[in-house]
Amino acid sequence: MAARTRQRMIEGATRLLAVRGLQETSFSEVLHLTGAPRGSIYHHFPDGKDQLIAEAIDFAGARAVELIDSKAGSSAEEITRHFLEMWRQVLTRSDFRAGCSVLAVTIATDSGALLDRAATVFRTWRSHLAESLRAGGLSDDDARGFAAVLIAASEGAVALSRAERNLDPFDLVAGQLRKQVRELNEAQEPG
Amino acid sequence: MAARTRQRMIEGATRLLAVRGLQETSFSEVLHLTGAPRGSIYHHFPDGKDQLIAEAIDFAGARAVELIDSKAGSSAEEITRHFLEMWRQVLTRSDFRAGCSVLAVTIATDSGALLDRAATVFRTWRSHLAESLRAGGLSDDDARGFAAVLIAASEGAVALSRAERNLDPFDLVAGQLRKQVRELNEAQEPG
DNA sequence: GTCTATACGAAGATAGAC
DNA sequence: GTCTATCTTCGTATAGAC
Repeated sequence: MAARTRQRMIEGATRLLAVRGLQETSFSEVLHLTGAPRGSIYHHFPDGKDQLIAEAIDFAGARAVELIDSKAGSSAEEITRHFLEMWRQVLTRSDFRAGCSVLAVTIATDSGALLDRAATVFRTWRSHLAESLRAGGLSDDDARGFAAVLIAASEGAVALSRAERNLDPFDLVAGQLRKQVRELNEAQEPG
Repeated sequence: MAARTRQRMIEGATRLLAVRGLQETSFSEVLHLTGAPRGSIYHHFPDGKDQLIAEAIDFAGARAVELIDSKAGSSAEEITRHFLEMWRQVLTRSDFRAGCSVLAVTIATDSGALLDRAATVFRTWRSHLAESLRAGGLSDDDARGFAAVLIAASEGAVALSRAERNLDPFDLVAGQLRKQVRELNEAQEPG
């Protein structure tokens, strides 16, 4: 079960990043969480921790892209609602312990390679979201701008709710964002 | 220079949190950055690292509150512009290496006490900002909602620009936020 | 592919001299 | 208030057997 162990370690690292941050995402914790054998570490990830983290970033990035793309073809309001619901579930399912794995790396790493990886993920989210929003009724500029605001504000709102350990800040921000996309859409297609 | 050493350590920890995250804000790094003597650690912070971090959170929180309050009496647009400029300077002055100290702790800690401390800071920012925005022309609801969006989106936008190591994401988000507060204000005081 | 054993450094923390 | 010395734990990483 070579490939399986490897993939389980990546998913475990992704989860640990979201909940405990970069430094606490140690090999020991990943092994403990996944039950993977200790000998697997440098067999599957010969470049060590940075390689595991890089793959965790890519995995988290790709998973979110799938969720974004799954709503391609819907209205801008529906795309926004769905994106926010994804983050809301990250909070509620973890009892406010989890956040964004990619953000966790961005804030705690010194490695330019990992920063580049994180930047690629964020840029991919922005472009996929913007394209869907455009197809969902927004102008090019509004779609590009609102995609960036939606991602930035979601990341921040998740962090605020993690700190407070309740949904108040997140729901307040989410409500504002949904109102905003509605207004952008109405401005675009009056009547 | 007792009090001075203590304060220098707190400010050094605040800076390290912003640049390198919670785990890399070690005593060794704080001493190296501030030149404080090793014997000062448990003299000034008998409860150890958590105490130093807690004071760093409070310090970062209070410093930002001062900046927010310094614009009390201005228009909502001006308050927004100023708040965003504060974060923009965090990025440019650090060559995209620094972010928000309070966010860094929120994402990486297991300690409920530190989370509470961070939550208090975020709530304080929200309430001061909301009050200023209300005085600056927004309705109660708009002020409360936009304050939350402004903080959440700023935190997220700073992180996006740290990852990309350029101002594009931050400036895109900032432009949207400034447009939004302008619209809220016009809706409030038509004509 | 997986195992044990181990090297090496750095972390937080404590004790006791000065 | 500050010093050195030290304890303990944990991190990443490597070597070599199975």
